[in-house]
Parts: sequence; C-alpha cells; structure tokens
Amino acid sequence: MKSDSAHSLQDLRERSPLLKPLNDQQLSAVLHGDGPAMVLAGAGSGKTRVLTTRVAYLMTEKNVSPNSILLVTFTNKAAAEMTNRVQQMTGKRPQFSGTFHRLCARILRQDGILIGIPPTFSIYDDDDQLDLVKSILKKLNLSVKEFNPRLMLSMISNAKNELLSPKDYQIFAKGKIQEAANRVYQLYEKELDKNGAVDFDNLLNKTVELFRKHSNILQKYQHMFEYVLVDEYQDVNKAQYLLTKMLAAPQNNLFAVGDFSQSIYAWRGADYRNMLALKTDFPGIQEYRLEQNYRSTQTILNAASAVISHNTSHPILELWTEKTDKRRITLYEAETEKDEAEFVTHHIQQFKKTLPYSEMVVLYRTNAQSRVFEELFLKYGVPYKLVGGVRFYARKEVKDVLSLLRLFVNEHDSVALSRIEKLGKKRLQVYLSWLASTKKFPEKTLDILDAVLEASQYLTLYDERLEEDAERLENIQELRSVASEFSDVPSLLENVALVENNTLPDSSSSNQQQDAVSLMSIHAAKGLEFSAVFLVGMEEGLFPHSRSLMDKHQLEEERRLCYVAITRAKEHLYISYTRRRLLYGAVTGSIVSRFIAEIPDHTLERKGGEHPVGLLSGSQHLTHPQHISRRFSQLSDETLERVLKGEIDVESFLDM
DNA sequence: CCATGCAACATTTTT
DNA sequence: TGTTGCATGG
Ligand SMILES: Nc1ncnc2c1ncn2[C@@H]1O[C@H](COP(=O)(O)OP(=O)(O)OP(=O)(O)O)[C@@H](O)[C@H]1O
Repeated sequence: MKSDSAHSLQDLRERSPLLKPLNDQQLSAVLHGDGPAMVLAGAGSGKTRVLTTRVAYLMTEKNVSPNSILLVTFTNKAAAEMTNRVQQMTGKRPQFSGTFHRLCARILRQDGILIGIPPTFSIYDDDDQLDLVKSILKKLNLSVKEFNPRLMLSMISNAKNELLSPKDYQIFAKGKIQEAANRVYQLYEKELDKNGAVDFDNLLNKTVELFRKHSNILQKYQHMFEYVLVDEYQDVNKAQYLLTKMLAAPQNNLFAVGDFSQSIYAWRGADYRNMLALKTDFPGIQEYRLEQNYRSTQTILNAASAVISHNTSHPILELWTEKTDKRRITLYEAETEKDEAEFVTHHIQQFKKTLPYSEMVVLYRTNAQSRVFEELFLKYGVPYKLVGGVRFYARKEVKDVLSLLRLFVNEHDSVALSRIEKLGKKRLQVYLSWLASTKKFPEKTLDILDAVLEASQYLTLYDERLEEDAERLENIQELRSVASEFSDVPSLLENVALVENNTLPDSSSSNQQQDAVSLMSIHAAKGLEFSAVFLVGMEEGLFPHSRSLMDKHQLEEERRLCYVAITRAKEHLYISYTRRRLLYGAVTGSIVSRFIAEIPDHTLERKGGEHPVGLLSGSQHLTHPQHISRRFSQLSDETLERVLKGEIDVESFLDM
C-alpha cells in the first residue's frame, strides 16, 4: 500500500471522490494499511482532515464495520465535528467517537462493578473534589490555612496523573506538605469508594486498573475496537497513553495524529513525549508527515514559526503555504483594556463589511479577560458567543439541583449530601425521607426533576422578585429544559459532568444569534480556525502567565500556546497589549509580552502608542508599589515552596 | 438554627 | 472583581 507511486495515487484520487481533496502526503497517510501509524504535522496541515477521511475510507473502501472503529478526541466539540464530517462522507458513524473521559465513563458503567464501582457511580468535578478534600482536612484536623485545599488537590491530581496509587505515593511523600497531601490522598480515595464516586482522573485510571485486573474485559473491548484513531496525541497523559496502547492491541491498528508544538495541557498531566514513546513501543510504526499548510498566509506562518523556534525541548515541524498574501500582522498598543476592546470592536465592525461575524474571534489567555469585550460588544450591538468561562453547571443553584438528583441516583454520595445539608438540616431530612418512603417515582427525567424540586422545596429558597434570585430561577428553568432531553437521570448527570464548559445559554439577545463573534480562551480555540483573529492582552504576567515565568518548561508551554493562537488565523491577525490594565480592581502598569519581541519585525505593522515595542513601554506609568510588591512576594514564596517540595529542581530554580 | 453582612481572598488554562 | 468563608446578631 505504502509503495504506491505518485502515479497510482493520482489514479486513486480520480476514482474516489473521498480521496480527491487530499495532497500526496495526506493521501498516503489515509491509505495506510494495518499496523501502527502516526502523523506528525504542524498546524493547519490537514491532520483532522486526514483523520476523518481515513475513518470514512476504512468504512467505505475497506469494508470495516463502523462498529469496530474507536475515534478519540479531546473535546466534545471536536468529536461532534468529526462525527459530522464522517457522516457527511459516508452516512455512517463510528461505534464510538468522543473524549477519553466519556469512553471511560461508558466502560466503567458497563463493567466497573468488577473493581467495585457501581453502575450508578457519581462523577465528581473539581468543585466536588475540592469539597471532598476540605471535608477530609477537617476530619484530619489539618488547618486549611496551613494546607491549602487547592494545593492538596493539585498534588493528589498530579500523583494520579503519574498513575501513583495512594500506596505508591506514600513512599515518595517527603516533607510537611507532601506528608499532609499523602494523608489526605489515602482518605480521599477511600471516600470516593464509599461514595460510589469517580473523579475525572479516576475515570481514566480506574479503567486502566479494570483492564489490568480483568483481561477478559480488556479483550472484549479490544475485540470490539479493531481500529483505534486518536487526534491531538501530543496531549495524552500516561493513563490515556496506556489506554490507547491496550485497546489497540493485539493488532495494533493505532493511528495517532499530533503536533509537539501544540501541546498545551502539560499542567494536567499531558506529555508530548508520549508521541515519541510510540516509536519505542511500536518499533514498526509508520510515520507520516504533512508539510503544506492550507490555513494561513505566509506572513502568519512566518510569525508563528519564529515564535515557536525559541523552544528548545521539542521537535518543531516545518510548514509552507501557497497563500502568499502580503498583508502584515497588526500590532496595537492600547492605553487600557477598554481602549483595547474599543480597537477590536472597531475593526470587527469594519470586517463585518466583508466577513460574517462567525469568522472572527477574540482570543485571550484567561477567561476573566472576556468581560470588557462583552461590555463593549453589548454597547455597540456586536453579537457574540462566549465559549467557556463561568460554567453553567458550576453555578450554585445548578449544582444544588444536580446534587439533589445525584442523591436520587446514588444515596452514598456524601459530597452531594453535605451540599444539601448546607441548605438546611431540616430540608435535607425531609428530602431524604421522601426518597426513602416514595415507592414509585415518575418515569420521565423532567418529571423526576420536578418531583425532586417539589420534595426538597428547593425553589422556596428564592424570591422571583429579586433580580439575583430571578436569574437563578431562570437557570433552573434552563436546567429543566436540558433535563427534558435525556431519557434517564444517570445519563443526564453524566452528560452534565462530561460536557465541556457550556456557557449559560442566557437570555441576553446577543447570545441567541447564530452569526456571532466568538470570545474564547486560546485553549478553547485549539483545532479551530477563523479569518480574523484578535489576540489580546499580550503582556508579561498575563501571557506568558505569571505562574509560568519561573519554570523553563512552563514557559515553553506558554510559547506553544502562543503558537496555537497565531495559527488559528487564516488571513487577518491583530495582536494587542495595553500600557496599563485594571487587575482585581487596581490599575497596574503592563509590560509587553516577550513573545511579541520574538515575532519578526517585518511581519508587523504597528498602531497606537509611540513607544518602541520590546521595551518596558508604559511600565513607568502608574505603578502601584503595594500591588506589585505583593504580587512579587507571592511569586517568590510560592516558588520557594515548590522548590522545597521538590516540584521544581534546583537547577531550573537557579536558571530563573 | 438560620440569615445577613463584611472582610479576606484569590485567579491560568479544562476533561 | 466576584466569591467564599467567617463572624455577628436575630
Ligand atoms: N488538501 C487540502 N486542500 C485544501 N484544503 C485543505 C486540504 N487539507 C486541509 N485543508 C484545509 O486546511 C484547513 C486546516 O485543516 P485541518 O483543520 O484538518 O488541519 P489540522 O492539521 O488539524 O490543524 P490544527 O493542527 O490546527 O488542528 C482546513 O480548513 C481544511 O479544510
């Protein structure tokens, strides 16, 4: 198959409409026969196109049953998009197409009982996890002042990402903080067990455990999934790596696609070196490369590649393009974040003459930055769509109602229990006895939800005449309408836990429009593309984020994030930063991001501010000594703490 | 036992 | 800035 000459590739393209829109490199990858393969390719080179086309090709030309295809991606959105494309091409959908977490949830519902996980298990999100950690700290008589629950949780999560069980961790834990984390971890896992609950990390880890302990179950799934295809492989963690390896065996029909330079999830255990590990674990693996970029102009690619070339710890894949549009990247120095947003809004309105809003996006490092843009968009009537941010399902009233439902499904869920208890002991008692004494519950999900609301008298907590309460009640209505779409409560709960940060589909009219500008974090933009990209807030401390300045690897991850941001743009790229910015309510002087200095000058066209870029322009303005010194002392304290705990090695500490 | 108010506090990124 | 937790008072 792989020895096809260019001539017969052309033949194939002629014969199959499916294969027509592919270049030679893409086509060879799609046509890969059996056995392991990986596609290494930079941004916009058609990795996703190759993946979806290969699935279609397997199903139509190779007579592979859709039921034996496993297609894994990292977000539900990407999964939906891929499923769609495959369905358009073939009219069929793979047996499974979704995230690792969803796959694991499904497997554990089915077979988790073998390792003590009941089919009714609750899924704990980070709020639930934090609640659990806090309650354990209390139980252990450890002060939350001394042992920050968030820190405890992240240490536990890091351990889990390394697949360290509580027993394993016990051996490594050294020093006060780690020993405390160790004690918490031991209890934490016990509590999860008792509660019949699984946290995000355990969805993956417990599935690995299940496969290791019960080879017959593993075999069942191996048999089911003859072909395993994974997108964004640079972002798999240890458990995900093992899962793909286990599931692909014994035929090893593994097809992994990725780009080192787009690895942006190291902070949650992802490791791009897993892509290199494939070469060791599958010595015969066939490697494909795609080098033509179809998305961006040469100018944009030049900028992206100049930035990423400052990274030294991973390979960088080359790209070229035929889009030779000479338009330069606009760099704008804004006075304040409001000025920045005005600038962006103005240009969006200009672009509207030639582009739909949906082809424009504002990208930022942190979700908090979306606020000013929302305000100005509202003011100027620009329709927008906020992706991510304050999660609908993280809102208090929504979580409360979900906790009521969780208790309905799983009475052992102590986190849900104490949440309801906070609403009043009596209310909890009444609710529990209703659960215990009711013989027959309604059938429909929505009817159950309504019965639950009635029994708990939850709605009486709010007064619709108060603005704030009215909004909460509205959110509950929204949840009701979501509920009505599910056939049973467990699947409602699972979806709510696993579906990524859907924004509140609130009533503000600008949210309802289909043609709208997107507002999202760079992380959320991975895999997407837009004609016009506004990359905002390019300031030291914000991007790269202050919490990553101390470690070389974290800084490189920020740079990869910058690469991802730049490469989202098809034609127009606007980059901006401010001279001073409101941070937690206080004015702070800003410093231009170092990444801007890494972009070649000739690709840029400067607007705003008269000061040369790359200097500390604006920083002499309006500095607030208190604020700055507080932030700096926090930084060094925390750094020191991490060095002491061994999270940062001494060498890189001295490097800083 | 519960509601209310104020102060401290914290903030990256998300499955 | 928005939230969360704690202290106060009913
Ligand atoms: N052979 C081709 N001819 C024309 N356009 C193509 C071709 N291959 C891909 N494209 C287009 O290039 C763009 C980028 O493709 P795709 O999203 O698959 O790239 P990617 O490598 O997955 O990108 P990223 O790494 O950013 O996720 C898409 O708009 C796609 O339709």
